[in-house]
Amino acid sequence: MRFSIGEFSLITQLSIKSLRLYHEKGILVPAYVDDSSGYRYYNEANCERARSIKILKEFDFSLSAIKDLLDKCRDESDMLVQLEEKLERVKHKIDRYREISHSIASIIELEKECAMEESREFEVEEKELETILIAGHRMRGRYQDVGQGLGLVCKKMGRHINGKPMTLYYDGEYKEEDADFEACVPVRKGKDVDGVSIRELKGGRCVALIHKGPYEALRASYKKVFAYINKRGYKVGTPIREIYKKGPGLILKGNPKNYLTEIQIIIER
Amino acid sequence: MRFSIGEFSLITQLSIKSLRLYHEKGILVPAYVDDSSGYRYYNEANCERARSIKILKEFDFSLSAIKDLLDKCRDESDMLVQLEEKLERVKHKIDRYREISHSIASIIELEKECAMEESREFEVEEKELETILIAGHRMRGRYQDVGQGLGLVCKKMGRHINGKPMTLYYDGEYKEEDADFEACVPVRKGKDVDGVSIRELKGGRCVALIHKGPYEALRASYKKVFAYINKRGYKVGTPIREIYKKGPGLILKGNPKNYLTEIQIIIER
DNA sequence: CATGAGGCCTGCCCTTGGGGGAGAGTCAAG
DNA sequence: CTTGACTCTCCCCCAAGGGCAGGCCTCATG
Repeated sequence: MRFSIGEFSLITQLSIKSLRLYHEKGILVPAYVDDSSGYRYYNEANCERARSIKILKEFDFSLSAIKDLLDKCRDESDMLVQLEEKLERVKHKIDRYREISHSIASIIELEKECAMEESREFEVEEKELETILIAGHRMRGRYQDVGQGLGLVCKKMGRHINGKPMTLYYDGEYKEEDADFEACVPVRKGKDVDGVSIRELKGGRCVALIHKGPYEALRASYKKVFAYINKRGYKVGTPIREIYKKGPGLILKGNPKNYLTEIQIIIER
Repeated sequence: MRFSIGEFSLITQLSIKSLRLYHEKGILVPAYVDDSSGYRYYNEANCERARSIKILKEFDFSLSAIKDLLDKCRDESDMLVQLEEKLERVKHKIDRYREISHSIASIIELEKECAMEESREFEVEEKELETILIAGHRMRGRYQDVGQGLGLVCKKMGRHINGKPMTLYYDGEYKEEDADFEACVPVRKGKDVDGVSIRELKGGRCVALIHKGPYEALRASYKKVFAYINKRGYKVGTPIREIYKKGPGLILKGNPKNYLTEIQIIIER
């Protein structure tokens, strides 16, 4: 009943390297070590301890924790406290990975949705918009600052977000400095928090055009939309909407040439 | 627009050590490095890359994977495949940790149940047993081999197990060599597999005694039970049951002095 | 302009849980 | 006795940095 390290490795399914490490750390000391050759020999009791170590390793305990447990506990009931702590930590890990999984999945979904529209060429179209619930942050200043507003709104709304971010422009004209606009996201539900108000955004018939490319080139698309509207004699309703179907990604900034922005102008009849 | 490493560390919430490491690995190369002093200076573009790195790190990507992704992807859509792979791996981790959590939780529960009974002193008692579904592996040979049988049955039944393991003794007498017994566990459901059969175990009135201590000392408890039965003139029904309420733990072998084994003998009226 | 404080540099060792290999010694069977 | 398979120790390596020592660098203040 004396096993060499190789045999013991086969029995316990622990690598020789590991066994030597466990010996060095005092976690699993061979029953007998030959003084002259240094050969390690293991016995029956070692097998049991090895089994315990394997199980604790599968439970994701560190080697030092395993040593502590095995040295101090005569019985499983002695480990109750540590097991409960471990259980807590494992649950935290599960929660963390679930969040990661959720985030990655939503990025993938977003990307796949966009991929289908990316290859299309876009024309001005008319369609019906439904009334939706939005969370908005009204701002005054320069258009470029809308990014911060969107960040704020998205952060506050977290999991309730229910669509692509958008901007509402309340001015009927282009203003460089003192524009009046609102950073919004559609939400499922939520309540007002500092700076962010929840309300319904009325739907209706609109003229829409998906703009492909950097935001700097939006003017050309606006021109098309207004040309269309004027030709038909429609009346422009405010606020004008810009929906960021695909903008700078959540991870990478991406290539502005692939940005997709939908301009929507409600028309009053 | 030039940040020293300290400032950049505050901006990006990455430690200086990490930043130097990322520089060394080519993951995040400062915009400008002073030749004579070796001082690193970061710019706006570095901030963006740092943000991407942070997010990917939160997604549990390794640094080399992050380097790969950032070097090869101009856009989130380029990362789709890798993101999907990552999602799979994260889900596997969740599954694994869920299994761990389940195992630990059941050990804790088991231990807590036993803890309440451990301090009691036990007397022979009479009670009603309900009919239960069991998975059993009939064996012939020495009683000590029951351990292997229990191992087999538990492994085959896995998650369906619904109670403490037990042995059924079909002999009316003590047999050293050629005993007829069955290793069993209660199960919720399941179907016959090689060597393991599922069936109902009939309940009824029984005489029971919880034995505390090593299995070698079981005889004393059997003596008590039979004394009780004979005194009242009951008739012993087979099979006799031994329920291992607390035996060698799942992790540690534990102290046999604390083992709890319930002897149950159905009495026929 | 000098000086001192604080920031930054490189380099080295440490962590966890081993893997890989070199070079030397050992064991057991033919 | 030899030979091939085992085993020993020692050293370097991985990820993703943390901590510290000793020495420069920068910048604001006197």
